[in-house]
Formats: sequence, structure tokens, C-alpha cells
Amino acid sequence: MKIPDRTVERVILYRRRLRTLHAAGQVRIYSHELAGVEGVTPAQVRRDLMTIGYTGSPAKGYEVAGLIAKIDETLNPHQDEGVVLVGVGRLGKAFLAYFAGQANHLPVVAAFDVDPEKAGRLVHGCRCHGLDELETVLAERSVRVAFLTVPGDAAQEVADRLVRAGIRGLVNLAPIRLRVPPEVYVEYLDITVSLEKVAFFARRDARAAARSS
Amino acid sequence: MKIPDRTVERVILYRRRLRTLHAAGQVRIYSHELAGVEGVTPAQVRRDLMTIGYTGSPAKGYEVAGLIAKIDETLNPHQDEGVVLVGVGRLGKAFLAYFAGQANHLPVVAAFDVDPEKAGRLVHGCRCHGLDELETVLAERSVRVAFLTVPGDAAQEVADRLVRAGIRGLVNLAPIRLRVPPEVYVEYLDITVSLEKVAFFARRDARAAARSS
DNA sequence: AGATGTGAAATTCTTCACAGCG
DNA sequence: CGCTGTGAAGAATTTCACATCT
Repeated sequence: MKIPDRTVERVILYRRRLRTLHAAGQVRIYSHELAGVEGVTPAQVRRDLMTIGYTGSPAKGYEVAGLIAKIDETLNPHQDEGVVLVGVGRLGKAFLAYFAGQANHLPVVAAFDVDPEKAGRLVHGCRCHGLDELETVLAERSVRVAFLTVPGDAAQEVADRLVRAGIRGLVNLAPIRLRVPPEVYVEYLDITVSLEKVAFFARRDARAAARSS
Repeated sequence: MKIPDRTVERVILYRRRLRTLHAAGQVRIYSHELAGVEGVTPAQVRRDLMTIGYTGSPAKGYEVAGLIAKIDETLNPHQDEGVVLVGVGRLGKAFLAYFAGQANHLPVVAAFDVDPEKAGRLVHGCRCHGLDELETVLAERSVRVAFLTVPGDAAQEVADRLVRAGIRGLVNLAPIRLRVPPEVYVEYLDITVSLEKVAFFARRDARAAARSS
């Protein structure tokens, strides 16, 4: 059962929306409603839900709670999975603050920074370690995903260490492409690339189509 | 002459790499070299360069300087284009600091925040205004692109104002999909979505394939 | 009537493979 | 040769359109 990249992205968006609707008491939803708020087509929603194997009914649409549960079990079969963040600079701190503000099911369980000054401190509720403790801490907790917010010239080196320490997925904020083994998945959030891309499309055609990331 | 989204992303990456190489004195480059460092195939590189209309020579490859110039004229025909940032919270400040550190050809010419306390201040070299001045400042300078780093519950409202004030492209960091007219291009940098996506792909197949954003 | 589920078409994007040139 | 440029094939993704159900 293989789920394409794009579908995973959209399904995550659906879930976020569904949680809000569920909290607001909505019980059922039609594909065109979900499509409307998320900026995709109803056919796309139906195809996506078909891909993850969820079935609604023509009369009633999809059950909000059931769909959330289905997405959860499809996307997050593991419980209590944690992530780490490496690079407690301005950007890293901003993200720690952001994550601290929401009860995520992917909590940041530890942060690391080269600056030994930061070791031992709590940054927005997250324990900060020196980079030298990286392997030790990762060996204790089984963490598969890391958030990389170090400067560009340190990113490759840190990524290598993370991969050696067993990390299998990276969210890379540094403005470089990482060389990693094929079994490691990397998601690039490249701010300047995004900015330049938007600057390009802001003139000319300008389609409403919009990708998540 | 229409350039697909994905191609634009990659071409921006090529340019960044080419600038480094150019600064290091490299004069020519083959598709497979460029492909290697950016994690794409040589055929992809050639196709992309064909798309933007740049031609190399089988014997010598591509001229680094000439290719940079071609990309510049393709992607940034306008000179002195500036962007604004809205939302000078932790995340906004982090980005302002990041942008201040590099001589970009897309300088952040102004920042805005609801907090009137911040108005008038310089944040990492960028003038900060109250949100109420948004229309005035945008009317003075012709800015087409905005960086949106406000909390999710304010994002739609701010986006509406930005669009009304003439903004045609948005980089949205808030965790919601924006409703904008079709002529406005939005790029979403959704951190939690990225994280959850990586967490999903970190197990199972785990292809090396990696997208920029 | 108005939804879903889904083959099949359409579209978009990537890779192949090879002619041709220096 | 080894590389570029590119038609054509191949893959992946999205959309259409309609049978079907209530």
C-alpha cells in the first residue's frame, strides 16, 4: 500500500481541518466542503480518501471522526514518536516556541546546539544539549526524525552525524541540498528559494494553484 | 514561454550553486556536475536549461557566468524589487535576521506588526511599522511580494489586506490555507505538515528523492 | 437530486536514448 | 569519445465522467 508524496501532504491538511471541525461539533462532511477550504478539487479529495482506504456514503458524505481515525492510523501507526531539533539559534528557538504552543503528537523531545553555553538549559520547555551528547541522547530515545536549523555550512556535517546515529527523516531548513543515503527522507524548507519562486510567479500568469510543503 | 513550477525551483537552486562556483573561479560546468550536487539527474538539468533557453556546448559544457546571467534575466527581469514581511514575532524576527545576513536581490524593505510598540523600530536593520500603515507604505513602494509570519488566526485577514493593497505573491508561514484571488500566487511553508510528512516517510520505503520548497 | 467510488482520459513531469558536434 | 539538445517514451498525478446508491 503505497501513498504518494502529494497525497500524504494533502491528507495531513485534511486531518488538521477535520480536527477543527470535529472540535466544533461537525459530524459529517462532503468532499466538496473539505475541498473548498483546502483549495483542492472534490475529485482530488475523493481520490485521496480512496488511496488511504476510507469510504463514505453518497447520502451522508464522510464521517469526521472516523476519517480522522483512519488518517491517524495510516499516517501515525507508531505511538509516542518524538523528534529532535538541532541548531538552537534564532530560527531553532522560534520553532521550539512554536511547537511548545501546540500539543503535537510529534513532540520535540530534545534540542542540540554546538554552543556548550546552551547545554542543560530549557528552551521553551525543551531540554537543550551540547552537540557532543547527540549520539548518547539519540541512543536512549528511539527518535527517527530530526529538525535541522543549523547554519548552512554546518548542515552537511550535522546531517551525517544524525544519519549515523539512526535518524531516518530530516526537515532541513539550511539552504543547501544534503547528501544522505537513499533510505533517509529529506524535506527541504528553503526560505530564499520559496521567496524567489513567489517573486517569479507573482508577475505573469499567477495561477491560484498552491502547493503545501 | 511558460516555465513549470518545479523547473523554477530547480533553476533557483542551480543559480545558487553556480554563484558559489563562480566565486570560486569555476568557468564551465557539465550537466552531470550540477546534477550531482543538487541531487537531480543530468537529463533533468539539461531539460531545465533547455526550458529557460540556455545553450551549452558538448565540448565545453555550460558557461557558469553566462548561465547565471540567463537565469537572472529569466527569473528576475525587474530590478530593485523588494518584499515586505508581516508579523514581527519570534519567527518573523528570525527571518529578518536571516535575510539581513545576506545580500539578496529581494531585500526586505519594510516589516509590519500589530503591536504598535514595535512601530518605528529597526529590527535587524529593517524598519518596522504598525499594521495600520500597511496600505500607506505599500502605496509608496511598489512591492509585489509579502512574507506572512503572523499567527494562524490572523493570517487570512492580513492576507486580504495585502491583496487589496496590491500584493501579488505570498510566502505563507501560517498553518492555514489562504483564500486569495486566482491571480495571487501563494507558496506555503507549513512546518508541521513538513514534519508529519517526514515522520511518515521516515519509515517504510524512504526514497532519496527530495523536493525543495 | 446529489453524493460517492473509480476506470479511463488527460495532463504534467521525468527519464531514456540517440543523433550530432567538437 | 563524451557531452549537449531533444523527440519520444514512460511515470506520476490530476481530472473527467459516469455507474451506483440512498
